[in-house]
Amino acid sequence: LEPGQIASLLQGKGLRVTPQRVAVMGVLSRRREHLSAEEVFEQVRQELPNISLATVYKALGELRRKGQIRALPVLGRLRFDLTSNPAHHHLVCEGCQRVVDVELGTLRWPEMPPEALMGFDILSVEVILRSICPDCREPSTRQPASNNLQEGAKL
Amino acid sequence: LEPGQIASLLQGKGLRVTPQRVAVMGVLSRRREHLSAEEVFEQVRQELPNISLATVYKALGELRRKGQIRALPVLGRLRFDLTSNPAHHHLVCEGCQRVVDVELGTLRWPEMPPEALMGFDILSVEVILRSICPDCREPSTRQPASNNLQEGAKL
DNA sequence: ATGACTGCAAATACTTTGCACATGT
DNA sequence: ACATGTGCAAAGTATTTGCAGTCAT
Repeated sequence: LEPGQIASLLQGKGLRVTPQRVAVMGVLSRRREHLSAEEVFEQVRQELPNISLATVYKALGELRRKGQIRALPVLGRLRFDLTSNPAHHHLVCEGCQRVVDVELGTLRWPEMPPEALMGFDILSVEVILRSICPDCREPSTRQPASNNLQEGAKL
Repeated sequence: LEPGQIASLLQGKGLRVTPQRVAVMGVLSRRREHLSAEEVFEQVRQELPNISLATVYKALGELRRKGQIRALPVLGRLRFDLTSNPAHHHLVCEGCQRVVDVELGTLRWPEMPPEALMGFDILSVEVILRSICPDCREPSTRQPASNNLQEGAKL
């Protein structure tokens, strides 16, 4: 997204166009994965060295409330992406908590009874496939995969 | 679940059968919704007044690692349920963060390419429908719904 | 001009950990 | 017996808040 487009989005939502917010949106639009607040902070910092983490949190919160971004809780922390980004889903291992992104193509709902949605407007569908990865399936054979959370693995 | 059944499950997983763990499993088996650690603690406390929150966390962690329960991050906190419970899904409002449980019937995937799953065994599918609820759709008209997180709504 | 926004630091919420003691097998 | 599990208190990590000063409109 271009700064200009971002500015329009912000104004359209009645938010002031500050360099901090433009930078946050910019970072999210350039990265395809969901970023944690800390990661957004690190990225934004490169263009705005003085920005504070609290400001990033405030910007993310404001943007989420206005429907521009989504907050997805993964592994005890929130990860963000643009509402407009192409959908992708998460395969998470209940054993080692490893998270893998998966493209499941266009998900269509076999039968999603509108009355069950209680008048909510669906913005996006996040699918979390809870699973056991090959490494964790055989506890005896289990090898410390490089990016696994080991033993003292967090809840 | 009966204490006896729980004991078998624990033993089958090589875990010691302690009153604390039995109680935690018992609580989860009696409640259909996902409970937060704090909620599990409050419940278990009624039978075991001396149990500590840390023990509940440890039990939940152990049980999750053994595949008996699932941990689902919702609104910045983990919520737990038995792996064996019937699936239900979450409709969450991105405006006020209200969460509503929805029964979408048996969800079938149009095409879930096995190769995309990288050898993971799927335990369950958690679907989060991100949406805007009727109350938040019209910001001007927005009324403080009883169980909404308002204004200073958490991220 | 003025209300919205930022940055800082301090506060809060949730979860994890270290360790001495207790308990299940 | 002895590894495992418990309870307590203390430490972490992630996120939020209060407030004085700053900036977008």
